[in-house]
Amino acid sequence: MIKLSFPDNSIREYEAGSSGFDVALSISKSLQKKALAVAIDGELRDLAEPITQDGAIEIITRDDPRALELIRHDAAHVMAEAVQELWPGTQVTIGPVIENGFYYDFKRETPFTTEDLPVIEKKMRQIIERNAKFTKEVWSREQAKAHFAEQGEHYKVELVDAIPAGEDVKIYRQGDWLDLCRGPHLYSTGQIGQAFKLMKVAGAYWRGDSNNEMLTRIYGTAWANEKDLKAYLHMLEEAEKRDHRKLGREMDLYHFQEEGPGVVFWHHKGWKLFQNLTNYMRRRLADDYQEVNAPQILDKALWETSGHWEWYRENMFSTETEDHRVFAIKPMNCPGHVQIFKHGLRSYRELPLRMAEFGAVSRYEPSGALHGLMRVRAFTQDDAHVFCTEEQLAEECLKINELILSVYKHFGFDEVVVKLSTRPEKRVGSDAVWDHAEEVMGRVLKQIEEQSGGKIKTGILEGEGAFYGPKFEYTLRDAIGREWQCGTTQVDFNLPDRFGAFYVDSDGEKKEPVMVHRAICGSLERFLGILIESFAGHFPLWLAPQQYVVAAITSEANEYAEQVHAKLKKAGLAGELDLRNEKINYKVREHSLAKVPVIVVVGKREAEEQSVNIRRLGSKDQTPMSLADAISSLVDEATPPDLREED
RNA sequence: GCCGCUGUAGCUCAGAUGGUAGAGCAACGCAUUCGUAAUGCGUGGGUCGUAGGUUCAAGUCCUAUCAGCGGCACCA
Repeated sequence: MIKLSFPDNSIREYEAGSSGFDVALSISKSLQKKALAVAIDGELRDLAEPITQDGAIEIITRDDPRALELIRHDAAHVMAEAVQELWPGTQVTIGPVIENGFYYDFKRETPFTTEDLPVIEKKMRQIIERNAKFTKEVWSREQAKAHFAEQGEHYKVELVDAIPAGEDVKIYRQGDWLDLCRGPHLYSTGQIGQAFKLMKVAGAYWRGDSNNEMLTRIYGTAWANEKDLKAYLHMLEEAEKRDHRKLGREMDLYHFQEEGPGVVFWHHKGWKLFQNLTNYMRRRLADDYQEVNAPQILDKALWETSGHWEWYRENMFSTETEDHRVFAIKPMNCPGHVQIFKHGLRSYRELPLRMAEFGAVSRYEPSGALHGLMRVRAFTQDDAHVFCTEEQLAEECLKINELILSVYKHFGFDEVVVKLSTRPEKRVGSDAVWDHAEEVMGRVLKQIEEQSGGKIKTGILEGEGAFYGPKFEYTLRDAIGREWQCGTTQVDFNLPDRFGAFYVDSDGEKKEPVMVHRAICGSLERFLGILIESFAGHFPLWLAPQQYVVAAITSEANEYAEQVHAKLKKAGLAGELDLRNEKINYKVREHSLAKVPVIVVVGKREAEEQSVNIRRLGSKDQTPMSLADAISSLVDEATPPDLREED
């Protein structure tokens, strides 16, 4: 007999080898019907699997969040069966669960197109209706390999080989179809339900390696019920509406064109937004940093010294002049900053020396990587390099962290992920130096997590560090749930040495400084893209490129509208005057669509009373107030967060 | 870079089976002075991404190329 404890803390005895199915039935017939799987000591298992030991058991039903994983996983299996039923000879590879759904990678001569999706979906619904049971078998490696080889499933053979020794080779059957799978699964295909949808087709490399063959991937989404599916699809639609590429056009912020793939034409309003951001950042740097500006184009020789010509060349734009000198357009600011550091003798008294630049860098990114403002070929980094001693390193990292989090907070980002990337295979510097650097960074990471009181999630990316040192990566989430790396702190024991940078220490000896590369927004272009999506274009007043429009109702109010506009401008607000011969309805509609935060409506009445009528973006309310009150409240609201007194 | 899809007026999109382009909005003109999401009438605007090719004839078919979109890989 075995003892199983239940979530309500009751303990029951069962015969050893009873299945989750039996246990569910022992409680009630209805529970057995609803049961999808069990969790033993928190680990999901098949309902049919014999339970041989004491443990804590939970019966997993549809409402359990963990059920989703099973539903999605099984939907992937059913999709694979459907595809093989429709197109025999298609090889199946892997089909994992991902956020919001699942995918399966296939090898097929002619890749799938979106027109295939409804066909596959229909077949999937048939398979689900057959309601075949999932049954597990354990095969020998030889048996599995022979079977898949005979079926022409060469990728599956490779997958069998990849299973670590000592682990069972598990096969799951559903009706006549079977797949190599770790499990667990639902009880039968019918339990998947019908709340799923195939979303898109895509190419994907076998095992995620671009040297390998390209497979064809089908993405799907699956949910516990129809309502959740609808909510998800609706969320996607909403996300699409706030896509920064769409809003950028609608709000007349910037554009791209064919001659300049990946390079931004900032329009007046977009540039104003850009400046609002850089002005803010400049204020945040004023106390601790010195701002510099290093050249855009430098001789190849300098990039050879820095190591970029060797490590980064395929990403660099370069040009040869008439007299055969090769110059490269800077992809990073660090070599330039080291030149400034090196110019003249540096004393230990100057350290830590924090050198900042809003550096425009150019990188030849792969064409397929370009994505609106998020991924471009020329962008501006809010970059800085801290030259310091090793003893100062930890404190500098913490100071940077504090600044980064404080900046993010001002933009409304409270949930930040910080990851430490450790030494990569290809690297410079001794292991002892890496040990030390990683030890320092690891300690800092812990402090970051503790200081945040759990708000900041941390993690480690093994082997993802830069070739010159470990780094922290700060990640934000965009409106569609995609994660974007913004800030970064990178420790560098390499570049000062390559350039022979040193300072004179208190004992009169030359010493090499440690260099910390850091960016807060990362790419200002990307950061603005994230802001556009995060605010859905409804910028807070202090950031908004256009803060107000004064709209006159009739030409009789034009003169007063001009006065109001002049006063608002004088108070430091940015806005426009709309005296066009149009109805107020038309003006309100147009300015609302353009996402102007404040519409100041003035007519005859307002002119007589020296008042205004304010309509805010996103609201239908009309708020009449005196002109003086309007100005003072708008000026107050337009004060950037770093200049507010309560901070 | 790789796989798939797309590319027609400033924007959104129509244009079976090849017969030399159309709508709505926007723009411009005229009228309208109208109190919070589209006033009416009129006018102009496109070498159909680019370059070749097939054809009596190509936006429509073929080839190449560029750009964009969705992924993969890469990455701030």
